[in-house]
Amino acid sequence: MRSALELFTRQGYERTTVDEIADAVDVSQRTFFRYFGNKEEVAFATQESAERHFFAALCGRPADEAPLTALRHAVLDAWGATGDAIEQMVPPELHMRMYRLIESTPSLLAVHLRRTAELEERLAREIARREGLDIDTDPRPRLVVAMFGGVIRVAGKLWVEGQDDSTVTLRDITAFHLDYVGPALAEQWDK
Amino acid sequence: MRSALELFTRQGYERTTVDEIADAVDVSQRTFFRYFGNKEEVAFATQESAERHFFAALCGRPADEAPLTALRHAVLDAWGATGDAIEQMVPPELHMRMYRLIESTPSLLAVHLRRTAELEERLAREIARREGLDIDTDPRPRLVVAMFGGVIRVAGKLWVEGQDDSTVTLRDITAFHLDYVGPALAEQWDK
DNA sequence: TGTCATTTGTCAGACGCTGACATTAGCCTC
DNA sequence: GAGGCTAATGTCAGCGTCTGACAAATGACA
Repeated sequence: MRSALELFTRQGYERTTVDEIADAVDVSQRTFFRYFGNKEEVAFATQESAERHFFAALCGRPADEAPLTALRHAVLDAWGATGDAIEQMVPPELHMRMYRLIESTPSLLAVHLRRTAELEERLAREIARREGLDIDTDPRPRLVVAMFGGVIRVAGKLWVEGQDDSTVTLRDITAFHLDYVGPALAEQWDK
Repeated sequence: MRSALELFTRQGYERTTVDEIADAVDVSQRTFFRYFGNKEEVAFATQESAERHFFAALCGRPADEAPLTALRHAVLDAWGATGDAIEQMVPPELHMRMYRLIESTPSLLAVHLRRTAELEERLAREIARREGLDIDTDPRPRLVVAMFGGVIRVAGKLWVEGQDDSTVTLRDITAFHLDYVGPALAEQWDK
């Protein structure tokens, strides 16, 4: 995994073949495909970890917190503590470089957005559970998550476009944008 | 294109090979790839048309309309008049079946979401232009579009999950969800 | 009719990915 | 330590997407 991410970030995703990755760690191509379902999967290994952290953080928030507040805390928590699970696999700086690469590689961006959509579905179900709502009849859980997700995406995109690639900056940009729309979203929730 | 969509909707996207599509219209596989950059492209030909319509509709809205109002009119307009450009290429019913297939095929969904993100970027720039804002310093154009896009996605998803596959139903679901969050979003805009 | 540009076909090959089968490695038991 | 079991790995063949290079065909026009 570390070898793959290093190759990806050094020479680009498309220009890195599975054979190269496999050769770098002296295994056959077939073995690579036994551990990763496809080439994309290895590219999202650290994202996967961060997302799990995010979801777990949401589930750990106190039950009396409003949905948006809980989401906000969870995402800032997950991105602040990027190190936790990821550091053991790859250097955090590699994780960040990979995030940039994902945002700037069309095929990876597509997969990233789909993964995000799946995560949002799980988030919406968790919000519904917290609030005791039926997700099939009440649109609010999905709506609040969808809009929240939109804000996160905008923040991430701005970060990628910018120069400063520290984790802290990403956190700050995210917090700023959430503050911007938070009140309106919270209001709409109570309607 | 029509042959491709018919094959896709009949036997699934993955289970349809490019050779099959090419054979169906008696051309070589190489010729197919000269007209479509890849297999996905042909699957999104009608979506492309609908999106262009949507964007054009937004550009045609009166300048004094609030951003969200303009977006709302544009999307309902584009989805109501699906026939316009599409009917000349494929039957509208095929377009709708294809939309369902996209939402339910992971690889296509991924591309769909990326295309949507690209469209949203253009929408945000148009909103910024209308309002005389600088998109690089004012986050509001991107935020309002991102949240608007989230609502559209939720509506589309619910439609796909449901049984009624008429265009009208999709329009109604979309309108309903927009009404739900519209006021709050409008309020946040003026803040 | 000959010339030229555009379109199409053919061929070979890279790359991602999979199934089938052989080989090896590690480990437990006797 | 020999035998045998299981899990991991390698090898091989093949499908499908996609690309570059070159040849053949097509059509328009002088």
